[in-house]
Amino acid sequence: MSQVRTHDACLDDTLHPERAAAVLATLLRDDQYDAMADYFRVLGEPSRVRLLHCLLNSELCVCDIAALSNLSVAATSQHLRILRNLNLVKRRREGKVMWYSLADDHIRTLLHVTREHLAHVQAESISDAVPAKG
Amino acid sequence: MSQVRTHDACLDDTLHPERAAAVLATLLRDDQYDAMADYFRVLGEPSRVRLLHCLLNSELCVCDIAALSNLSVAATSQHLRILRNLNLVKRRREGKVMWYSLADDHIRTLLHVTREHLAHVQAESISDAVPAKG
DNA sequence: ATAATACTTAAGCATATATGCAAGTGTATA
DNA sequence: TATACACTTGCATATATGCTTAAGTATTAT
Repeated sequence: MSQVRTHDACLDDTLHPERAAAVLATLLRDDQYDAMADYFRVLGEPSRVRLLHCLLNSELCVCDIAALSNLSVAATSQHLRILRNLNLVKRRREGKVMWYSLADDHIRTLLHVTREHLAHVQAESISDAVPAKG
Repeated sequence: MSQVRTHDACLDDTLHPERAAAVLATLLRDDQYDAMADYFRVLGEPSRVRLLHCLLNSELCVCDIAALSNLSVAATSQHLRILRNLNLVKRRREGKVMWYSLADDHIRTLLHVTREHLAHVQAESISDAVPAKG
């Protein structure tokens, strides 16, 4: 019971308590938002998006992913570990080679929806819209 | 022509050049991966996910969003600016009050797909799976 | 005009994280 | 066993980012 939100102090600071109370009733637990954010944050890295995109239709080894992603093998391996930990990719060993592939279809959907959205809003304000990056 | 990838040097380092070449042909431009990552990175923050979730079915003012998100008004405003810059939320003024709402349905789909994925893979390794977070 | 309200922005600090390098692990080969 | 290969992990560092405080803007009320 880390969070019993039915009518808490947080409503005391609202301008429109009734509307806020209605929303409050629909909120999830903090740990659920954390989990969703973890998921998105892992995708919030150009290298990892590209890496996942490489795996959309092919099982690949670390060495090839690294080459296709313009990353060192070490960096690639670390990205893959992060993706594996979130169950986004899986791997199997074949001799000395590790073959990586997407764990399920959710990631495909996610990438698809995202591309749709971006195509929709066009480049517009994207380039200078974001906190920064490099 | 920052990136003409039809058959570049990157294939020289692959273990499986044919497979890698096939994947290479399907890749997007770097700026497209950057844009997708920008999008995900903005969602990769528990506060912002919660904030967006507040707006799923209601138009809300900054003050109410702040209260519902356990954030200061200043912090909330900064998050909203970031979301606005990516066209995820929009706002309208009504006297002194700014009413915020979701800009379109993509974000609903995204949150939905994400919750489905998380429900699917359960908590399992989520908790200790991620780079860390506070 | 002055003050109050609702929000926005700027600067600064503390934390988080991506990458390179170097060392380590597991598997196959000589 | 010794060596090579494919990959993984630990560490250091530079960069990025969320939050706080304080100052600034827009709108309404007095």
